[in-house]
Amino acid sequence: MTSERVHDVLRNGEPGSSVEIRGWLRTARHAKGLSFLDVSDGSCMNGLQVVAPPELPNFEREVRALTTGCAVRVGGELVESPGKGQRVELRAAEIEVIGTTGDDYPLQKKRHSFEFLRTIAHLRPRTNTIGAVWRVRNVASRAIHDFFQQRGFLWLHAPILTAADAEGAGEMFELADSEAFFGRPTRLTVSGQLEAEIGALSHTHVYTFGPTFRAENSNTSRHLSEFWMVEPEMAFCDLDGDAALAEEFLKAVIGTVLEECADDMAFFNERIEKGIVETLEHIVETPFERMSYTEAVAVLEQSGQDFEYPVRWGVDLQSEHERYLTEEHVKRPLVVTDYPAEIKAFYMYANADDKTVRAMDVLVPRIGEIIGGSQREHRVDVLERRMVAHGLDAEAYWWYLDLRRHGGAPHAGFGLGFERLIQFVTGMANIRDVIPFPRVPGSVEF
RNA sequence: UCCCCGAUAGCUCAGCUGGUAGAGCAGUCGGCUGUUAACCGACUUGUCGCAGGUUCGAGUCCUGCUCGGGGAGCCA
Repeated sequence: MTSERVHDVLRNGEPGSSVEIRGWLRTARHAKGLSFLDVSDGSCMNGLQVVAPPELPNFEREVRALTTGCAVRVGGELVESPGKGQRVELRAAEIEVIGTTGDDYPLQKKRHSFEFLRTIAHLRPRTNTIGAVWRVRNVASRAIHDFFQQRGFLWLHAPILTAADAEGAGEMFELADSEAFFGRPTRLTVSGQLEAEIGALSHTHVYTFGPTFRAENSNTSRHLSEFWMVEPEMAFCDLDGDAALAEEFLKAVIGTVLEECADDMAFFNERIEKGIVETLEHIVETPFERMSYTEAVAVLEQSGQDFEYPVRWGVDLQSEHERYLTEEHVKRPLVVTDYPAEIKAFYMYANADDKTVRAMDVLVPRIGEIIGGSQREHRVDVLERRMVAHGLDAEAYWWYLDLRRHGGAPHAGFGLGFERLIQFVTGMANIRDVIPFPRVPGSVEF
């Protein structure tokens, strides 16, 4: 008999059939002549209830000693459950104790603080919440690949080691002794965008999906030193096409998670963020709002709100401004476009007004900026001027300029912080709890 | 990096205007033929984050440090 997964048994298991499962105990409830074991194998939110009768040869010696966290193999007959809370349960004919726990097993049945769970990151995926986060991450990852693959985008594996200097995207981690090895200073990538542009100008539609790194000393609930980024890049595309893709993309991924992770999402809806499912359904159904930066500033100036940082044309929008716009003003995701050139990166396409660039930020309630993108500057002369204005060494970007000299074409793309998306979808408050092994300043234990 | 808050049992926390440490859960033992964060009884558990200071006396007040959290900046 081969073991089945709890998820399949709970959903498709026929009463009367023989079943064997392996997993870990969420709880063990022992009565005099009967033990109830809640066995979970990570395949779904719920565990399978195992009923252990006293006839088991190891009932007194081993089964009654089982506690939360033990690993077991259970074989027996699946029966309709007379108790409430589950359709079927497994009446054990055989229980093998595969792994016991010390009496210092830190996970208890009651809820733990997420701060504590971070100190036991090797055990926290066995909890309801973190277990559900991992499954949502998995489904969202697949939904992202599906979305792009179905549209003919090529998955481009951008390098992690790069000689490129910071593109205004924050501090970079530099490799020790890299100069001796590579002949020049080498760092961990902050973005695969420049490489994605290369891909777009040969394969038309590409995307990256991989880890990126920031050495910035950021200590917030929305920043990680290592995080996963999704960066589509499209040739023959302008900012409008870019914004349209971003909207379609977010709706597709969120829709897939709602559909395929219904149990997990119900848990988040009940325990983590009340109303999150309704909010997400609303987002999938309604068009995103669009607004230029200039319009956004006007809205903020006329809002009558008492902002900590005053708004005027030319300054970057602060968190409080972004949140007002998306949470109070339009009450749904908002795409802000055409920012002042001075506050945006050198590679963004300059508008005819000579003041703004074709940049966009997608703002969502509670998180703020979840996507940042732009149409790229493909005119060599304009790009060179912008690089000089940003104090960049054009020599170091020779290939980036060369790309435009040979078959250059308008192109656009965006970057999505994958963990921010997971945060948004699950309602989890801290980004450190939506990545399996968070790296933040001062912390790389696991 | 800046501002604010916090650190007491394995976990979640209480501990008043300074007077010598407590609850629930977990764990161990016992009880209970159907439990659902099971329930009932008993037992065990502490350098009160670290280092100084004030005081007859500090978990409590003060200073510094460490770690954690919230917010800000930077950004995704």
